[in-house]
Amino acid sequence: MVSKTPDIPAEIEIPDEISGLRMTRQRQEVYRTLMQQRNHPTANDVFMRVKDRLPHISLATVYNCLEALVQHGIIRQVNFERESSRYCPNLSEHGHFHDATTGVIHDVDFKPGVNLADVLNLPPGAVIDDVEITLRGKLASA
Amino acid sequence: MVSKTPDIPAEIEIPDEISGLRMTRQRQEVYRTLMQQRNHPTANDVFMRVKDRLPHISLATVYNCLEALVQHGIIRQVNFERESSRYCPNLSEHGHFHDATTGVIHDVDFKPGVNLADVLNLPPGAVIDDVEITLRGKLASA
DNA sequence: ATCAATATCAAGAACTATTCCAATTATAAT
DNA sequence: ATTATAATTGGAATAGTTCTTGATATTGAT
Repeated sequence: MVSKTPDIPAEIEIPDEISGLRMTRQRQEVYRTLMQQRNHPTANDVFMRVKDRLPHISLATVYNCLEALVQHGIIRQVNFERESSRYCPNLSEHGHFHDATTGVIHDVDFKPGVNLADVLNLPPGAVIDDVEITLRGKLASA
Repeated sequence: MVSKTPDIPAEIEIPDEISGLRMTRQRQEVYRTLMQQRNHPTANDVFMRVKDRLPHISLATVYNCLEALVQHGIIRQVNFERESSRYCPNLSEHGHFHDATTGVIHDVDFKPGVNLADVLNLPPGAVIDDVEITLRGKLASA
């Protein structure tokens, strides 16, 4: 069985379990939202969207679900300055470009074969577990 | 005149004005603290340190001073995840390496001649105003 | 030097994003 | 079916930061 709710058409099929995390109805819907609306929503954005399908869900549950998904490496949490955290299902190592004029956040991939140590003077012996690259700027409309 | 308080020995001399910002006594002490203790303190860290010299200063004023200094490009505000903001007087374009074991934050400089566009697939027409690079990991004690 | 205009400071209240808590409900294991 | 475990809920609590207001200091013009 893939979905527990065949009555509601599920545009994206989500299995009962992902990397050891039980996919409850709430987690499914949170995850589905992220997969469908890939514009880096905040927890509150997700909350409002998920309510269409689960009117009784609470914001605390959305936070719980997002945390569980992040913890299990299913989604990523992205922070800009001290703004609300945003969430994205793009698991590939990537950075973010924040367009100051539109507010839109674009995923930015690394060029193939790039090594951080080639670019940065890392402290000797540094073992990098996680990289976070955020760019802020404008998109020349030319 | 460089300092208004010759009675208090000032290890670091701070001018009356920096890039158009009037350097009041409070701003001087906040700035001096950052120059002396370069371990990326939080607003509260700065508050506690500055109190030695200005016992009547308030946390709100420290926030105001930090904001004014950031706004005028005299110091930088650095954010890790959703933790308290940290502040540093290192104005050169640099990233941060967060040592997970000690909690120490190291400045990380770019290797000379590195261009972001060589490393990242930027959206076409992107003009970058600000870059933020945060690394998390461990320092191999070898 | 005096005065008005402006900027800064202080203290606490207010705000926002997030987390915690206790009670309920759902799921899984026996 | 019963019990144990985990998830959900709603509201209260928290932390960091910002806002507000009145007081204080500084500047520039006279």
